Amino acid sequence: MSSFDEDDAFENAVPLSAQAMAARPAPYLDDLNPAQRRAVEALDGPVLMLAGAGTGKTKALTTRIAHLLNTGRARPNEILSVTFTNKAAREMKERVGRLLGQTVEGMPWLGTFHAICVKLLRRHAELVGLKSNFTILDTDDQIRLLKQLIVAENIDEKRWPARQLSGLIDHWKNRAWTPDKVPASEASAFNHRGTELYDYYQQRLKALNAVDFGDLLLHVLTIFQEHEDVLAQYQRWFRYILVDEYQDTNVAQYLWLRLLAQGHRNICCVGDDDQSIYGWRGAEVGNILRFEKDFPGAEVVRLEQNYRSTPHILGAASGVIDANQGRLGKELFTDLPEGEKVRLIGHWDGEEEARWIGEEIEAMAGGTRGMRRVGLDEMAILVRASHQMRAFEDRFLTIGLPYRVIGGPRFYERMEIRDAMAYFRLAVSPDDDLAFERVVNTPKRGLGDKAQQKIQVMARSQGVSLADGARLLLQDKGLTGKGATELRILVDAIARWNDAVRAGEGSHIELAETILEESGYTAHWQNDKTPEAPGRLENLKELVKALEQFENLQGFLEHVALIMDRDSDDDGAKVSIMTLHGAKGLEFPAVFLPGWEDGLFPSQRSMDESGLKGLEEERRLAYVGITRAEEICTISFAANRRVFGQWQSALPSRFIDELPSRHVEVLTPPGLYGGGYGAAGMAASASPKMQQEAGSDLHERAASSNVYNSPGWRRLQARSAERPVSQPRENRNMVIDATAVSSFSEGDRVFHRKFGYGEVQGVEGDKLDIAFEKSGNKKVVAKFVVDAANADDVPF
DNA sequence: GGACTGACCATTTTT
DNA sequence: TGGTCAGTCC
Repeated sequence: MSSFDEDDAFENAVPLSAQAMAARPAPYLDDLNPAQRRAVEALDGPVLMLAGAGTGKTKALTTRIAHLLNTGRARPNEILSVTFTNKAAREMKERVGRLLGQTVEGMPWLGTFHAICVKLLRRHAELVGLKSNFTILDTDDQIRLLKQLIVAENIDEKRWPARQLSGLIDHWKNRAWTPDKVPASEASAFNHRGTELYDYYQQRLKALNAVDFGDLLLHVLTIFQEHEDVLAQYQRWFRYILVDEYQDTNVAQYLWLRLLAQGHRNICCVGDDDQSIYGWRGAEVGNILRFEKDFPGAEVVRLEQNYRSTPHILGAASGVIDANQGRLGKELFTDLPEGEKVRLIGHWDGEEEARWIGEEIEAMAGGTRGMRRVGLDEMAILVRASHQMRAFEDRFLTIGLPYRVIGGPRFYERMEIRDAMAYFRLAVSPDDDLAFERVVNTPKRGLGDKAQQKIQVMARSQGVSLADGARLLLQDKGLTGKGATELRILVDAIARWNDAVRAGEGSHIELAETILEESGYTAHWQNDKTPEAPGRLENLKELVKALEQFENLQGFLEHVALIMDRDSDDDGAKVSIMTLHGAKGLEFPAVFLPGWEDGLFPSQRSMDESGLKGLEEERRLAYVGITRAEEICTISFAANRRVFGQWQSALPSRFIDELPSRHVEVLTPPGLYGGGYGAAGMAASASPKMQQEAGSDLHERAASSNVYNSPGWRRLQARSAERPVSQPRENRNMVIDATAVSSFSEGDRVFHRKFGYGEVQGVEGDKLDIAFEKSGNKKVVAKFVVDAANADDVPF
């Protein structure tokens, strides 16, 4: 459920008048290279900006907006500019503002497809049988609803899970198929009941006055298609249209854009066909490939100068992407110094890979790798699938290497969870003003803006927290009536909870439940009759359950704060771990790309389900991965990996074959099998199944029975022969001096970078069993803890 | 209602 | 292997 402001979208009074703007100079243009400049100055008519990775796409796009405003071609509220994520929208707003040297108010139509559609749909909801205060269901709500439908229809929910139906409906909505437009070829979907259930589902949504994410677009599209007058109004209003990440648009979005652009054709689409990685959720690379046909006479501008990566990195990336068919074609170049070659290394198994990368990161962070020191937050590990993250987390936890997982669970971002957390925060620290602000009137306590302002004023004048300010305000009788009574109850409750926390008696789980009860928050959702309420309650239950793994509320809050605040998480530098998808649009000086094995990357499933198309998308993913790196890019693979508890062997990824050798340096894995690639070991462990699978596909690989005949393999061997020795990296001073290691014994108070303070419970060889104050009992290698008295000496 | 058990299954993810 | 889910038992 989200709320969007109705603002000055259609008002003419805007901060920048056309005349005033037209007179302004355009110093920002001098900042652009020739291609960027052309993309910015070609204001009228259709423009396709093909922007390779790291070529200053956002700069060109935002400068273009600034230029539109500056030349007086459009007012801020006449520019429609769409992005895919809120983050991108935020960034664009900021940058346009910076370019113009002022806050750009009134760019109401700069936002995500979804946010813009919400605005439009609220205006015209009645045209599709909704009321303008419709609620927006998230994926969870959607699945719950579908489940109800499936059960009501007496369908075996085991065989035909709601999740699958939800995926199917999303797929159809992405293609702009309303229930009546789903083609006959789809009739057999979901046990021949797919279309029927889709229809029921839409009826149900309408009855609930609700929409799902797909509907936002689809309803607006329907309105545009069926109400010419409405469409015409917007065609006139949006004088200029800009679209970011055009290669990610799906059919519905494409149709939507095409309708809006039909009149003036002032549409500028920015994208990179080589970075299209969302085909699996409906994106159509075809949209960008077809642009010139859709908009004849379109100007195509290629941004090819890369400002991010070294020539070796770019060369490696181009080598890979060259293998794809039907590209629009771009050749990236850079002025940057040559730098290091892309490094390639094979490992015995996944754990070894994680260990090596951990050491490498420590070496780079410690400046002992013979290159400049690289900060932890300048490094990232990009994986194909999130389950790969685990090996790294385990390893980094043990060695105390700070890391952050990006794009993790979204659970803690949910409104009800955040509300509940705010109550917990108040219980732990009543001075937490942000938490107080968040929940002071949730549930509704009759404390509106006025009352809250009074509290603020009181708190500020007395220099106390909001909770204390509220108490003073009540003492002064500065508030009366229902609000005062309610506020009294809240303030007293907070004090009581805080006492309970401080006394540390009783279970923190019970306390949490008490807090949710006494605050009226649980009741608030129990009384809520909207379709999402049951889900919210369930989430709250889950939240309480999550508390069990912690010893107290403080420990829990600390833990959640770490995973929640991606941005404000500045308590020191950390290595980022994320998926390749999640890394799109980001860049790091040093990037690790582990798990380059056939079957894992490219993913077997992609290839099975989507054939060559799937493989090409995987290849684009590889391209995206490599081009995230600015200076150092390290690709690795493991011969063996545990998959669902079973050991499996795999061959190096076919993408490795595609890396041009002149841009690659092969490192031999240190230790274990004494240089060389340990081919014998690899072959011995390769399961017959994997060998067959790996050899049987689209790719021209060597005969399946012989691992050594594959071109990639031969090349690897040749390469490692060229440069057989890895540099030994002894004595990495990242870790605490070895003399400290042996000195721990039972009862010692120690400190660990990740787990904090604790007491040694037992010693087994070099492993210590430690009871940590906040994280519970853990076994940790001795050299990663220090005596509590020396906690300041911990590295990083 | 909550604890336990066995079956099942297992990319990528934003809105 | 391990997380989720539904069914079962107290």
